[in-house]
Amino acid sequence: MGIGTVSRVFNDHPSVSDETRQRVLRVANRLNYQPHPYARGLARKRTNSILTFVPFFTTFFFVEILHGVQSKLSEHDCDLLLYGVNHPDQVSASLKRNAIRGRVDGVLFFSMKMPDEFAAQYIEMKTPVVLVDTYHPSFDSFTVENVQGAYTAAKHLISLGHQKIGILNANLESVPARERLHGFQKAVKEAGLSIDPIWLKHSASPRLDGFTRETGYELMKEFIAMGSRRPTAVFVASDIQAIGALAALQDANLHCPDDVAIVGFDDIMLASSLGLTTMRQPMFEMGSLAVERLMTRMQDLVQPAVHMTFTPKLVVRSTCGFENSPNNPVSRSKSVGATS
Amino acid sequence: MGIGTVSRVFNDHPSVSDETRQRVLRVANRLNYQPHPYARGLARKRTNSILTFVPFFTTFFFVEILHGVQSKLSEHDCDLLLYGVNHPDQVSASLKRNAIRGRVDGVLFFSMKMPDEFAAQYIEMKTPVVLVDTYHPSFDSFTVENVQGAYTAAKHLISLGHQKIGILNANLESVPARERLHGFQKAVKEAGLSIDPIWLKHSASPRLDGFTRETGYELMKEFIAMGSRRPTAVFVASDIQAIGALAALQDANLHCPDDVAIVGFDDIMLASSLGLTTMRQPMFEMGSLAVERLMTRMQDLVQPAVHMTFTPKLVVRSTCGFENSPNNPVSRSKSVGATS
DNA sequence: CTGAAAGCGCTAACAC
DNA sequence: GTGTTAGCGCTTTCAG
Repeated sequence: MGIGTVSRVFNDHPSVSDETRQRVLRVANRLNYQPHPYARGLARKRTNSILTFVPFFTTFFFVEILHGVQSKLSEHDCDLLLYGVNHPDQVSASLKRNAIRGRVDGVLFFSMKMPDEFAAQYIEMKTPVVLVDTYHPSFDSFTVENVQGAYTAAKHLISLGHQKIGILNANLESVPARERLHGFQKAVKEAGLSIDPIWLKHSASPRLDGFTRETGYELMKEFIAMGSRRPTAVFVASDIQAIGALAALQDANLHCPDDVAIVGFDDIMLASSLGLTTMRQPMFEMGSLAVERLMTRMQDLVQPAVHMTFTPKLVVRSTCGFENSPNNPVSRSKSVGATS
Repeated sequence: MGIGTVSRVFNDHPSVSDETRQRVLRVANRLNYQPHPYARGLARKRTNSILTFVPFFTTFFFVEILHGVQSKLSEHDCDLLLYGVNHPDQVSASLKRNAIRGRVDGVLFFSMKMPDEFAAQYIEMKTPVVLVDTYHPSFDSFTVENVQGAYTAAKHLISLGHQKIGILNANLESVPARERLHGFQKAVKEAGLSIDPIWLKHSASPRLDGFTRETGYELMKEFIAMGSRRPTAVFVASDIQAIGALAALQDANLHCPDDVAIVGFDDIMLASSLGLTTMRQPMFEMGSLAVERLMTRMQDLVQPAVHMTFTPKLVVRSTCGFENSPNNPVSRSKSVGATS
């Protein structure tokens, strides 16, 4: 029995007699044989694995995404090579180390700016790339409408009757932070509300671009210290910061919906536990969709890039006060999680 | 110039003249050449990558672990193949699909029971395996002393003067759940406290072995419904459940430290945000250590397996009441997180 | 120090 | 249907 035949069996090649096939399979099983993926990859120039670059500096975000990726990937026979980037600055270094020619059939790239240099390289290598939460003209991408989301969030606050509205933002170096600021300002302007400049707060922290509980806590303390000039509602640029903000309020003996209303952004898992009203980003779905897109992209690389945009959805819970009655956050959560 | 020489350059082989080396490097750079990992792997029978099996059904746990793994791994030139298992029952299936001969140099296996069948297979393939949060006599392992942890937690409650102490547990099918129950009972018994059987609550939910916010919420509601027979303190088997429990208390207009004291288990990130007193499991560290161990294990496979055990550490925050003053959870968190 | 050649384990094209 | 053979892109002897 030739090696070629064995190979055919393991590749479901039609021209193998049923008898031979069974025999091969039986022996293979007894010997615990499995084709060597590397040899296979070398020979057929396809590796059945994809590389995923995820930002390890956005804990909650990447968890959901990874979940989505993994979930969809398990439907295809494909392995996942994970590269966690700990800091935005490391992107290039990571890319350099991992943009490994021939190692993977495709790459998923999340939440970080894809340097042109590498974009060019991937194109040249003909490796399909799908972007999530970031944009590059050359590749398929799934992004979130930050401006629109922030606009909706602010609008919600306004519709509840708030007149003195602030924003608690992350570091303005970050693109999403800037976009969210714009959306916020647009809504406020449209409503004809005057806005005290001191209500525009953002973090200066370089750490995680300011998307941390700590910045939320500290900036909210600053709001609190304003006394009567304090806004009655604040749009917080991320849930994780909102959690910090909530803690600050509590420490100051202020009550959330009543003294200061809060709307967050992201809808991380805890948001529902805490009853946080927020803008939902479909992270799990984006991860899952990205995989799907990558798979089809692997079939044809020629079609022009398609860019898909998601609009965050307002999830009303109990941190915005006024006409909202407090909810049971636990039962609420059921309608939200798509990850289970 | 021969292909062999190029190879030598890329492998830092000493016997290449400096001049040739420079020339190769220069050209390689211009051509954007990188050795093909698969071809390389095939030739040298080493792949420079490890497989990680993580339970995707323990969100917070695996995040920390992955973080630790990734962090340590980046110090070594090694790629990470990730396999997320969505349910304990899938372990065998996953293993079958991914216990891929020759694909990886080692495997990290987390929080799930390693079936003997696969253990044998790995041993035969001489693939080093390191276990975390689970045990098998044949492999190195890092585990957590659940019994001791629960014991400490209960002891803490007792030391605060509580006499009526309950346990809010996960599904007893789960090993950690059972161990934590034992530790709890041991402490209570030692203290000579009588324990009303109705204070021993556990989830029957198969989902995530009952380690969910929902079970915490529901079971705490049952405690609350006990009226005067209600315990004054309860040990909750996991932080995620504790979060649900906290919500239940809040919904019932009960105050946490005062009406019911709570101590959790895990010390997930949010624990500090919520001021939850809990038992810290060094998840990040275990991930990191596991990688280190695997690396040395790859050097010599003959040494007998070493089993390392961690004792969870009590982290006192504000959910246990009595002599504890409320803390600022945010600033508190700084002393706890090891993940940044 | 460098080139040539064997082989890593498989796939695919080609004969039979 | 099945055996044979030429690579896949690299590492690693072995000569020189």
